[in-house]
Amino acid sequence: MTRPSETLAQPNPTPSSTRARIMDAAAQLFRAQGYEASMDAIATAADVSKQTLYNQFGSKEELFKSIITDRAAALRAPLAESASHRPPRDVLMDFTRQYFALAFTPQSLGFLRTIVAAGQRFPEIGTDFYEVGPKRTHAMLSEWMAREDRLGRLDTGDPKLAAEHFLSLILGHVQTKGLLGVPVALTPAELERRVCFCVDTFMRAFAP
Amino acid sequence: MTRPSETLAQPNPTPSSTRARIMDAAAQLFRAQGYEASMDAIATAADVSKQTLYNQFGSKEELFKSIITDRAAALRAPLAESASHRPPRDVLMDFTRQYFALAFTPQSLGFLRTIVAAGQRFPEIGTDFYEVGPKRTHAMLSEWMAREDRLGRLDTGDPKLAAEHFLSLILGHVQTKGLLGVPVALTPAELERRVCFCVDTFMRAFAP
DNA sequence: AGTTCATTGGACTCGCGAGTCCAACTTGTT
DNA sequence: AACAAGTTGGACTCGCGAGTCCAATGAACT
Repeated sequence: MTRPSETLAQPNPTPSSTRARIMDAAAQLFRAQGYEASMDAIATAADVSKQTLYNQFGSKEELFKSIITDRAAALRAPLAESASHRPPRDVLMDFTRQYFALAFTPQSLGFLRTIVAAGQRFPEIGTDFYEVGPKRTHAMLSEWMAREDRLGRLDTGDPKLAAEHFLSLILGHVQTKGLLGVPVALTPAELERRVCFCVDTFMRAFAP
Repeated sequence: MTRPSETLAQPNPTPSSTRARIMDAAAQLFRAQGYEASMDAIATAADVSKQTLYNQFGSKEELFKSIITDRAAALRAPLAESASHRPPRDVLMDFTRQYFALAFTPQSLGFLRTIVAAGQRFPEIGTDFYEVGPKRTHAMLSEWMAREDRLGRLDTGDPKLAAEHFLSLILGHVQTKGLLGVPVALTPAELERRVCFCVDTFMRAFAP
């Protein structure tokens, strides 16, 4: 009855690029619509058949988790190498600039929002993300602060709390807005001003 | 065929307490399961028939919004009266304590989480909440800081940014954890220590 | 030429949840 | 007694989305 002679079945267009294409499309839809994005929509957006989708990822949940862990790794701050010989102020400035560039894109904020939302259904998504994301960043930063404390170049008193404070400082308000969907438009100049204000505040409180 | 002679129909158990009962039950379910909580479940939890539910609130969305605006009003910080004659440090300490008590209950955090999640579907829920919640609090706080600046009792340089900073400081890490569903267990002692640390940090940076 | 494998599209099952409908009931009012 | 208004439970419609099935197809390897 059906005459499927006109279908163009690409078999192995690129070995595993299929997977990547699906994940990209899905990430975009999840970001925009949350976990409610339908599998049909994802398949269409990825230009892939539903069946293929299910071949690659057994279920919607699995697909979602794959994306989360994938992107969370990308957010793991690339600041480990921040060189211990430079003055704390400079290190913090760089750190903050990098963090802003990384975390305050509409993509990252939408992504975080999706995680928060999905975490209500699948609690381990939220906690898993916390482990590989914020927790690691905090651990790195507070170790660095402890080191600087010992070197007498900072005087935090409590590196862990101080690290929390610094992270709160730079994330704070913008993150709240982003999560609530309030547009956050920052010109490069405003952004740089913000960076300075954050570091200044911190240094005024915790310089030796 | 059906013999509904054994139903106990309470007609006007209390004039409008029905509405309140529904909202309580719904708020609880929404908090726990997000917007996915089913209307059947809500009706059951409120010990009310589905029909009554729809009589009171025309639709699920309307019910949800009613709850949001209701609770958002409750969160509007009761700190307007913080007395302008007391030393800034004391005012901030009180403010922080109140804020912690108000915003860091599992209820409030779950509530915020629900808003963030639902905001993905109904953008105006997120932005509306921002208007009546965080924005007002920030406005109040930055006005107060501007006043104290003029009186020479603070030296923030930029009251608006400083107010953002202070709010970030007290919300920051705990809020992130809460939104991601990571348990936040703080003993009263730890909490008080946190309060002090926040205010200290701020004062060290912004005392004249 | 034949085998294997991933893919395709589309039809299909199945369950769930929003919203509606209705006949029976209860209470307060007239 | 009769009526109005609000309630109840349960059955019902309807649409949507997750996941399955299948016959047909094309590429790569042998």
